[in-house]
Amino acid sequence: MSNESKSQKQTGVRATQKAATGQAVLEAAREEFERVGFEAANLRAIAARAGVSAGTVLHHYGDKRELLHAALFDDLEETLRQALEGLGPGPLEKQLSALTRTVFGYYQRRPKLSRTLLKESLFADEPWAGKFTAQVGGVHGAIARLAQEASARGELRPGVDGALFGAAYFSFFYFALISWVQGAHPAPVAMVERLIGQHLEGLRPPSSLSPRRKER
Amino acid sequence: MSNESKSQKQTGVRATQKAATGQAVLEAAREEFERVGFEAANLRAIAARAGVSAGTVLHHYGDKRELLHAALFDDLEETLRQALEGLGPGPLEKQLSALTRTVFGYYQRRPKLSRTLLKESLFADEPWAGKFTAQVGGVHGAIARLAQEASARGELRPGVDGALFGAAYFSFFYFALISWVQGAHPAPVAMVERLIGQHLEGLRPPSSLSPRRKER
DNA sequence: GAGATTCGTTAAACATGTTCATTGAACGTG
DNA sequence: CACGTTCAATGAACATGTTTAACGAATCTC
Repeated sequence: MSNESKSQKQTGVRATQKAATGQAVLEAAREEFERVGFEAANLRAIAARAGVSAGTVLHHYGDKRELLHAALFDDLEETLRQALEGLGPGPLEKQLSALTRTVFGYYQRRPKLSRTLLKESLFADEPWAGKFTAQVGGVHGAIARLAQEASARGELRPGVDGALFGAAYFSFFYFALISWVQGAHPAPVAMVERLIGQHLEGLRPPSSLSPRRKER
Repeated sequence: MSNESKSQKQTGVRATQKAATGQAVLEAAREEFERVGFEAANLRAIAARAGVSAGTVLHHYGDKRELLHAALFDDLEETLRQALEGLGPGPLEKQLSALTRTVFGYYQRRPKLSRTLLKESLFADEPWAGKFTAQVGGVHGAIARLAQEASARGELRPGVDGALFGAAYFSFFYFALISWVQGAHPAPVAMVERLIGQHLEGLRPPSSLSPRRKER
């Protein structure tokens, strides 16, 4: 029983072939999905394009949705990595606008797919739900850090709750993105910017009787 | 051609029967959906429960998703109507908490269905997308009005952008709801409350150099 | 190296959402 | 009332996602 532990590189002919077909299927799926959209894409057509049978596709990826995630998860991961990397110093609102624009671009670049992509990301099953949550968590942490730094710079008040602010950012981002893919709003980036602006500004009256630090 | 205009009540035997069948299907669908969930529900089983053939179900409701919407849209509408009705005067945050709790209850009452229900509402096709948007629009207007009133009472600063605040509320609400149905957060109502709190409070430093009325 | 075993692949079977031609009763018309 | 028309309802056919038994080549064991 010379068991190799999970996700370890294999060297045999069989393993190599398997990896190759897996990649071929993935590529065929990505092309087909982006060409005709998720629902219209046909597993037998994807299989044919990859030169395998339909059964093989599902042997590698348990079902159609998993195939979608497998085909496009890495691209989003890479997009996020780049977005976080190239943030620069700038004021907080500029940093967030850049982030919003970059991630929005990921969806905009796949018009036939953006709706389903967002839908199936937000409502994924395990194990993709966990991966997606981890992705979001990474960005969430980064935003919390940005907020802390902005606080240190004096852009935000001291003692800001970075995590809560991160949650607010995601709320705005996804709300705008959903509105956009549903055709209800044409300019998601601008919408996120306006919402963030109001969030940073606050709405309580300047001369409120209640002191700044009000908690129930 | 004695054409009756759309959605006018019909009196003939045929029309009556059709309406009865439609209702029977709707009831069977609602029961079956809430019992086993959307994806696991089977059109032929629903049809059998309603005492008709599978074809008849789709003759009345174009496809499975439309059947879901037809079966549950009215309940949400009614829930929203009641929620808006029983708001009372109270401070803005209390009003919004009550609203959040009521609408959340609608989903909580259908544990097998809440995830799909939210998913298919947010990403519905026409004509349900339009109906859902109209529903949301109604609540949006109501919230904007609440914000104006709060502003008039001195709870919020004068000249508050009620519509933008409404968008922020929906952002928070749906973010928390999605987190909840995905199992990522156990207490959506509390989360919305905290986000609203931060939104109302704002995050800019009290002694900011930039004046209150700052636009890009 | 020969036999046993594993496992990637396949094709056929299956489940289920959807389409469609057919039917017969309700309906309108004279 | 007799006729043609409409249309709700049907069930079979279809499309497609998914399951499964079987095959055969790679791998393992001795």
